[in-house]
Parts: sequence; structure tokens; C-alpha cells
Amino acid sequence: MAQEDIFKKLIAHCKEYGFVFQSSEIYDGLGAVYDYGQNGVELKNNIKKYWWDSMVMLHENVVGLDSAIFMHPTIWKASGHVDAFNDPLIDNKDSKKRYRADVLIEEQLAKFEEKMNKEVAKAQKRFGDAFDEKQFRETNPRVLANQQKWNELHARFAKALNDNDLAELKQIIVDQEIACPISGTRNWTDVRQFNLMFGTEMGSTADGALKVYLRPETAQGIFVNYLNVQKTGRMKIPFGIAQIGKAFRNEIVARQFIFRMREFEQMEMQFFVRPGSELDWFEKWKETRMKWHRALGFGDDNYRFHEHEKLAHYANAAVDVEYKFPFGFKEVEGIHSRTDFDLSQHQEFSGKKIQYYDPELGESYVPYVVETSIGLDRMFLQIMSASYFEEELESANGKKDTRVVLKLPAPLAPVKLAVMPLVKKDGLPEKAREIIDDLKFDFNCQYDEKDSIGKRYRRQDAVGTPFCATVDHQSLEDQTVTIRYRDTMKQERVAISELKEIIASQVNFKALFAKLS
RNA sequence: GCGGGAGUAGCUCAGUGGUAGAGCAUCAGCUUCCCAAGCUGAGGGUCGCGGGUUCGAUCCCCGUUUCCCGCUCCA
Repeated sequence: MAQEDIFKKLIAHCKEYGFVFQSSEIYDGLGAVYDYGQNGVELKNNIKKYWWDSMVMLHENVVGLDSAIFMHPTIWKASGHVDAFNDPLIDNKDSKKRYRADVLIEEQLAKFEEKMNKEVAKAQKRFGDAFDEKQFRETNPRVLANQQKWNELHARFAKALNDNDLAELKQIIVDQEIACPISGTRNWTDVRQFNLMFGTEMGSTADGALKVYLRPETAQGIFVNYLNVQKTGRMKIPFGIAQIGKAFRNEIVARQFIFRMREFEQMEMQFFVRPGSELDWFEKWKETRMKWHRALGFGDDNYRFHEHEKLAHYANAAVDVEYKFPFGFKEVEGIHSRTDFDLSQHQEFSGKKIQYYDPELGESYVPYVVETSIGLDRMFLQIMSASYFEEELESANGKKDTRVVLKLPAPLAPVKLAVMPLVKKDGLPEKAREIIDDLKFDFNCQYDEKDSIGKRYRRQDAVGTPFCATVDHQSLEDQTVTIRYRDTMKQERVAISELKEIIASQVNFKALFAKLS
């Protein structure tokens, strides 16, 4: 089957079995926003637990944090998000290319400068050593003409930018007869503002309100709490702060199901280190994180590192962990060496000293940061993609059959155990309930008595339940049940009293964590 | 944002200018079965939404919204 078809089936499966629903579906939906259903929320919580415990429980120098979504607006100025996430964009209707309007105008300004410089260069050649550039620039009519154009355009451009006047920006592009470099035409759309940050107002009165943003990343909540955690937790460098939380980006194009959403959840850990040691830690965390992914057992070859060639303004090293999705290798996690950019920026913008006194060195410094940042929703999709199988089966009488099975790692499965009476009479349902009542404090259990036993097994396969226990007449006599395994479909008869231990040995995270060290 | 495709029952999809059907699923009853498809019955849709053409629109036209694909964008 084509990979794309599998992806489509996976999306349908997510809906049909209560993993993922589109937001506000009965109102036609809301673009690129999704809700997690009764099984999805369980899986998601289990993924969080796997990540959180592997960070906070297994590393004594990593602690947790849960910072608010709303933060002081200046934080986003300090982080660079206000500038970098705020672009006036314009499209050329013929070439279908999109440009930043401000960049187009700046290029036009550069053209005038170029013309002036050419005149200067020509004159310099002609006059040689006697050439007085300052005088030339002040007197040459061609240079003066261009300089005046430059001045006029620059003044107009600066005013438009300051006033955030998009119509004026468009008018400038029209007036300057700026053409698309690809199509060569001047057939432009209007200039539109694309701000990747969602904004709202805090405070009840309009004039006294503070413009606040929904955070576009969770990292800043960690940076601005660096001092609080370091001091109250008596943390010594190197140490890390982990956080799971929602982030929001008003994506221009948000697609591929839950791969790129407007509201999404991140699991981030910022690790603070001594300057100069950041690249060693970067390598160490690369390795640690890759192990974490591979421990799930979806095939080592399905993961790879993708080194960033173009680094963001804050980073001196960056790598993605990519997984082979049905639509190709895609980023699941990013590991970045963020230098001291963020803490220094906050130090500058807040006016508070954000430093660490290193007793070994006997000096204070702004720590460097190595970040691991994983998209929880992407991780969810990755696990669903990797777990979804359509198996061809042949039964004893030669009948062909297919089953859809989610081979989720047992610790992550939404339901751990389904208990079902073989038939719904003769006291079998009561016995099944009895077993659940005993085990429900340990595992998420489900009871099912509807339809044939085979059908019930398949229903559990579809949501990834690793174990089914079936109560039959023999159970009443000798206190045993048949346990049926999801992946192999094998069955064996075990004592009811053994169930707890059999399941516990498979569904706890210990086996996974053992692969991490 | 541009271009293309799609939207009919929970799911997969038929269908017709005269107000809708199948299979599966769901529910109830029968059957009592260890790998989905045995029998009987029931519920469920203002055919994405809005407007237009028409005596009449699920069907034709326009707009809009959502999803998919390509481009674009992407800390």
C-alpha cells in the first residue's frame, strides 16, 4: 500500500477509535486545531510520563517546572519573537511567490545606493588621487538625484513601518514599480501582516490594557524562572529544568494532521552549563535523546539526526531528531545549543543580574544553555504511525482475514487489560467484573461482553490493548482465565491471581528506562 | 496565501433537477461461540454552510468553511 494511503487510514483510525478529533467539528471545525479523545488522552498522558520521568526522575540534576502561558510582553521582545515573528508579506499573483514587503523595499533602497556607488567609483577612476568623495557626493547631480530618491523612499518607508501602515507599504511597492524577480510583473496582492504570535489584552479597560501573547514556545518560561529555580532548589551547574506545556503559533500553513498545529504541546528541557562546555553537553544530550526514542523499539533505522546548516540567531549548534513518517523523514525533536543568548537578553531587558557563581572557578557568569525540545503531538503521531499495522491472517479453515492492530509499547497503551466473559450468562460476567474490581487500581481496565469473543479481541487490537483476559466456565471452577496477547494473538491459561504480576511486568516503564542508561 | 481535488448516516461510499440508499458500525432481543462477518428488529442524515438560477436544488452556478495533494512558508 502506498505510504500516503496508510497515512490517510491512520487519520481515519485516529478518529474512529477516539484518539484524535478535529476541534469544533460540529461547527465545521477550526483549522489546524485538534482534540484528543478518550483513547488519545490516555496515550498522550503516557507519553508525557515516559518523557517526564526519564528527565526528572532519572536525572538528579534535572527538575520540573510549570510556568504560565501568559507572560510579560517584554519577554517576547527580549527573546526576539516580536521582531522575528512579525512579517508584512506580499504575494506576486503571477509567479505565486511570496515576499516580505519590507525586504522588497529595502532592496529598492539598496538599488539607489548601488547607483550612487557606481557613480562614485566611476568618478574615482577618472580623478584618481585628487578625488574628494565627500565633495563629489554633495555636488554630482546624478548622485544627488538618487540620494534624494533614497531619502524620500526611506522616510516614507520608515513612517509606514512605524505606523504599521500596510496599505502604504503596498502603495510604495506600486509607486516604486517594484517587480517580482521571478515573473518580472508587478501584479501584487495586498500586503498582509503575518504575526505568528496570538495576541490578546490583559486588563478590563481598553485603554489600560496590556497587550499580551499566548506563548509561541515554552522555553522562555524556563529562562525567566532560572534564578528562582536555581536559588530555591540550590541547583549547581550543570543542571536542567524540564517543562511540558501548550504553545501557540498562528501558522500560515498548518497541515499534515497533528504534525503542525496552531495549538500544540511541547516537552522542553533547558540544561544550564558552564560556558565552553556547551558543545560537549550538546553531544551528550543528542545521544541521550536518541536513546530515548529508540528505546520504544520502532526500529533504530527509522530515526536519524538532521544537522542544521543555517543556525537560528541564538544557536551555535542545532540538530533535529527525525523519524521516518509515512510522508518522509520529519522532525520530532530539536536539540539546540542556545549559548547564553536567552539569559543575556533577559538580563539586559529586565535589568536583573542573571548569573551563576561557580565556586570551582571562583567567578560568575551567564550560563550557556543546551535545549532539548520535543513536540508532544508529533511524538504522538510518530508512535501512532509506527504502531499501526494491517495484518493479513489466515484462519484454521483457510479463510483470509485482515486485522488492524496498534502495536503500542505496552506502557503507553491507553487500556492495559480487557476482561471479558466468554458468554454473558452462567455467572461469567460477574466473575469478569470481580477481576476488574481487583485490578482497576493498578491498570486501566475495560469490560466487554458484546459480540463474539473474536470480534472483541479485534476491537481491543484496534486501540492497542496489550492483554485480554477471557473468563470461561473453567474459570469458575479453578480460578484461571485465558490471557491473550495482542502482538502474537497467542493464548495461555493462567491463574487469576497471577494476572497482576504478568501485566505489571510488561506495562511499567522500568524496562524502557533500563534501555536508557 | 496560490493552484488542484473532495465534503451525503459513527465509518467507507453509491445516487438522482421532483425533499435519499448500501455495507460495516451502534442499540435491543435470540444464539453461547476462544480470533471480526449467525438470526430478528430498531435508532440515526434539514446531503458542510450561505446565497443564486428554477415551480422545485443533495445534484447546476457563485461565495464561504473544513479536509487532502502540490507550491509557498517554517525557531
